[in-house]
Order: sequence, then C-alpha cells, then structure tokens
Amino acid sequence: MSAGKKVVVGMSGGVDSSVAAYLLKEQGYDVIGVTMQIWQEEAAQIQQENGGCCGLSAVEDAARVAWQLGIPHYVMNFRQEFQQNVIDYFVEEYLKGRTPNPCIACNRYVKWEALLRRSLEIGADYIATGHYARIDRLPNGRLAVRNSVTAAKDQTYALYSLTQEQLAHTLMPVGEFTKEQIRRIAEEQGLEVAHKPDSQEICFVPDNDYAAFIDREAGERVPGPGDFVDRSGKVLGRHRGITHYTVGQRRGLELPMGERVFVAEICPESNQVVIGREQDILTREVTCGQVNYMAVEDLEEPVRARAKIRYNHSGEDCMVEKLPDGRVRCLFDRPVRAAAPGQAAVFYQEDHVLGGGIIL
RNA sequence: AGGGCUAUCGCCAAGCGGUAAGGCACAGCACUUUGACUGCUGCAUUCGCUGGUUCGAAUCCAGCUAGCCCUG
Repeated sequence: MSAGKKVVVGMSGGVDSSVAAYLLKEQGYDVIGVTMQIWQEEAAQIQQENGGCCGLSAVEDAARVAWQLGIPHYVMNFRQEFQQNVIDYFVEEYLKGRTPNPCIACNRYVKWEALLRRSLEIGADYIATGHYARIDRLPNGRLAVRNSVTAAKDQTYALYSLTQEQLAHTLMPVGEFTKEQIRRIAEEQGLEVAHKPDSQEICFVPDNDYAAFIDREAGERVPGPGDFVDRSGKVLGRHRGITHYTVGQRRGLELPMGERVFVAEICPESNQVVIGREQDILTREVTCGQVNYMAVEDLEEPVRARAKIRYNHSGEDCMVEKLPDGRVRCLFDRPVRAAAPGQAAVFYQEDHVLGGGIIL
C-alpha cells in the first residue's frame, strides 16, 4: 500500500524527523526530504548553539541525513508564512495581554497549510513529520490524532487544529516508538544526529528572552511600565510592561508580599497586572473560541472529556459543551490553575483528540 | 529639644545571656519541542553606632544616632 506513494518529510535536522524519513523509506515510500526555511539567517546562527527544532541551522544536518539515506533533499522557503502566522501572531497576542502558543500556530499554518499545500503541488501524497503522535481512523470514520506510545513524549496537544483533509495526507511514523528507540535506530543507521539534544524553548527566540524579542519586533508599540494591583485595585508596585508577564507567573514579580503571589490577570486597557494568591488563579471553567473538532464532526450534546490547558499538563476531567455562538465551554471536575487566555484547551476522549480551541 | 516606644538580610519577622529561625523577594540549577508552574540549592561570622558588665551578649547597662507616638 505504501509502494510508490510519494511522501515529503519535513526534516528539521533533528533525530526524530531524520528517523521518520528512514522509517518511511524502509516502508517502501518514495521519500523526499524537505527542510523549511522559516526565519532570518542571523537568528539561525545563534539558534544553532541550542539545537532548535526548526532552524535554518538544521539545513546542513538534514541534507547530510538525506544523503546518508539516499533520498533527495530540498529547502523550501516559508519565511513569509512563518513571519505572518507565527511571529507576528506571537507578538500581537502578547501586546493584547494574552499568552500565545507559537508551536500550535506553526503547526497549523506553516507545516500543515503551507508545507502540505506545496507538497501536494509537487505531486506528493503525504507529508510526514517527526511528531510523537499517531493518526487513527475512528469507528465513526473520522481521523484523529492519538497519544504516542510514550506518554512522556506525547505531542498531540500541539496538533489539535488539524483538519480531516490534512490528517488524510499526514504520516507520523515516529509515534509508534519511544524516544529511546528512535535514538537507537538513528545510532544503528549511523546518523550523526542520533545524540543531538532535544529542542526546547521558543525556536525563534535565540536567547530565550521572549520579552526582549517582543521589544525588538514591536518597537514603539510595546506598552511601558504600569501598576501591579490586587483584586481590589490597590496598587502593590510597578511592573515592567505587560508583555513581560503571563497568567500564573510567580517569579520575577519582585513583590515581597510575605506569601507566594501570582499574576491573576493582565489588563491591556489600563496597563495593569492584577496580582492574586494561589486560590485566585484557580478556575473551574474555561471558554474557548476558534474551535476545531477532530474526532467528531460537531458537538451536538455536552460530553465528558479530559482537557489539557497547556502543553505540559496532565489534563483534568471535564464536561465540554458547545455554546449557541459556536464557542465551547469547559467545566472542570476540579479547579485547574492558571488557565491563560491565548493558550489552547485540547479535549481528549480515551487517548485521542476530540478537539480543541483557544482559551478566551 | 518633656515623656514613651522601636531599631535583627532587599521586605516582613523569630530571638529575652550561650554562640543569628522562618516567610517573601532574589540568584543558580533541574524539569520543559509554547508562556508558565513546580522542585533543589544558595542567600546576615552578624543583630543602628560607641563603650561597659560577663568565661560568654542580638539578648543586661550607659551614651549617641535615627524613626514613630504622646505632651508641650
């Protein structure tokens, strides 16, 4: 069934996508390696040092792996798409006092819209990535992303926005293995990237100082210092600008309140950052917009599910209900902490993705 | 320039003659393919200053300085 099928593998130069390419080739696919160029050269050089997941620096590594595997390798330029849908989005969200997840935007707009479209244009049947996730056909006929065999390496959270059409043209061969197995396969194949460190942090922010990055990108538009206030409006101190904070944050507040305090809310209009105690950042309910349904076509009735409100979240049982206006309300069995507007809430049933949306 | 009270880490705060608790803040590390959270470690050879008593004082005494309060 895989014979002759053409698949474009997005090769970042890391272990995962390298092994993905190897596995597909072994399975008989006609594999083409593609590395996406997504940001400026200068930044790429800096990033090279920390082994980013999606850097230009990766081109050389990817090309070498492709050569070793005996598959063609191309570089595609997606800088504009990345700038617009990931970087600009990231900056705009912070300016609005929200907390974006750039990986989700990158997956949706760059990997699965731009890369998939261009791959189909050049005659490919699928695109493949090195994500630790699997795609299953459910009894109801729908395609859904499912947890990888290794819960520790699950990446389904960042893939909730994929459409049926996109899923039908996607392969994720790495999802059948554990990270250790993948590294071992890379070693066995003599791939130099076998021991490359895992990527982390935001790939396009070289020094991990995202606030400074926003300062550079937004320039004049960056809001200046303002007041830290408590829930009653009492001024507690001065903050360095709302882009430096995110809901649930504790460190860096420089507020000796005698007990641990957190950012409870960010108000762009008044340029205030509301400070609260542990209990103040707990919530039982969250409303989401920009909903994508995956395991179901629509949500007729409220259903039980387990929701993750951030990438690294074990999840919390809840009731998911579609509102008349199309938004979705999530009622948790137990309070969740620091649900940040801008982050995604992804709903799971069993081990597959039911759908998800952006927290309002 | 009458009386009273207080002066211990950036903030708060234990200590009451036996050789400086704790919390918050802060820093580093760990964790982490988003921002966060979390965890671990570190953080006053010194107790407003100067003398005195004592084997030994942040703890007792005296003076000085500063702040607060009450009377003028």
